[in-house]
Amino acid sequence: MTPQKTIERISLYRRVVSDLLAKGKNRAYSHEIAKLAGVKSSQVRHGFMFIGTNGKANSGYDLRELQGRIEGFLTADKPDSYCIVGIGNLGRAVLAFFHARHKNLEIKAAFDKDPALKNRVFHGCRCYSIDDAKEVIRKEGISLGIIAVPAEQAQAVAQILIEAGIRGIVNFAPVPLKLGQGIVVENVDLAMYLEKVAFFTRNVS
Amino acid sequence: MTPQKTIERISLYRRVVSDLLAKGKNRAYSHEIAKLAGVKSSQVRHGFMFIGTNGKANSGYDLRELQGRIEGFLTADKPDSYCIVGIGNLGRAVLAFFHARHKNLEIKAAFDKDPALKNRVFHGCRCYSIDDAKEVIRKEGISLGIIAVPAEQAQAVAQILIEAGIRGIVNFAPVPLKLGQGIVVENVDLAMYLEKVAFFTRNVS
DNA sequence: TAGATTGTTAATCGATTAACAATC
DNA sequence: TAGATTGTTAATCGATTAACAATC
Repeated sequence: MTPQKTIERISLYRRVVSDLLAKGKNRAYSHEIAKLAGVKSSQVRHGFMFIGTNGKANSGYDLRELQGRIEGFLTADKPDSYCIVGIGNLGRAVLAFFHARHKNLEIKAAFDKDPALKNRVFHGCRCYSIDDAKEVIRKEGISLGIIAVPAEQAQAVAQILIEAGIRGIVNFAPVPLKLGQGIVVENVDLAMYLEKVAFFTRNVS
Repeated sequence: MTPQKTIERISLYRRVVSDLLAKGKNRAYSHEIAKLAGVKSSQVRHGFMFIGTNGKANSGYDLRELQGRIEGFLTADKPDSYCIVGIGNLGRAVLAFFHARHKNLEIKAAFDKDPALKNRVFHGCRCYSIDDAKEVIRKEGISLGIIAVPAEQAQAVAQILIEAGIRGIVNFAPVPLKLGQGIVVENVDLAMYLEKVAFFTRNVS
């Protein structure tokens, strides 16, 4: 299986590569990319090897080819679609963050249990009742979900999404979800990150 | 140095432990806690060993003692203070998320370059001009910062914070920051998480 | 005592870094 | 050619898991 870290880095290299292209560069050495991405150059070379790009000794990597390979590796033929559950502050922030920014990733539907939000549009994304999740998810061809509800409701919401056919979840609620095999989950616990930085700032010279 | 992962887990155990206490339990086995935290029981025992808690063979861990140890380990004597730069959607979401929720962590000041936001209060947190950062940070005794500005501005903002005395940064902008030694940084790249889940959902059986 | 769980050490696993011959 | 960078292998490092004697 593909190592998690590799994907994270390749996502990073994508940005670095398109920044360099935007600056009019056509080629770059692994150590240049490494510097911009904040990793070691051996990491970069490993990563590029992993996705099957070849550089040339002493003249580096063709950035345009690199970009193509990274896209091909990271993204599907047709854009992946997310839905999001919970249109509180966090949900809206995520929507705002993504709105019209990512070609290959789309948030196609929002769900909330508050009836007042039904049919309202947030950052280009329509809000539906959570009761209609199954229908909307099927109709829109959505395969991925974002959970942005309070901790107590997260597990139940995950269950609803999975029953509706969702196979991958980004969970912003600060609880570890217990899900069956074959479901991909990424837990993003904002409070934990702040705690962690506080801890290391105190405890590291 | 303390392993990063250990801190993440201990932060998780804290929640599990207080959930169990809330349910009226006084003791728990490592495997019970492991199940709730979604890890192996050997991980839990390692973690508890690490923070110096002792259980009793065959009767598990005293939850109240555990809670005390975890707090003592994770939190400082006086609450750590954060400031946040960028009061757009993301910044507001973070503020809303934290407002009045975390005893030992406080967001004491917000900064933005938009003069219209000056002196407005968001979720209990006053917004200042970024030009006053140095003064406010010193006066409020803030040692940590959250960056929630667009990618292009993140590096410059980080520099300002560090000059003002900040020693730890949680960076939500999708760029790796280049900072001097001794500064703690945690990069939280929301777009990357969504990409990662999309990738693994496609590529894992 | 018998059975189960703890504390801790050893074994495994994976990821990072170093090294270097091949290549430009 | 000489010097630098690549692709790839080997060495290192750290984190996870397994194992088991000691303990309750």
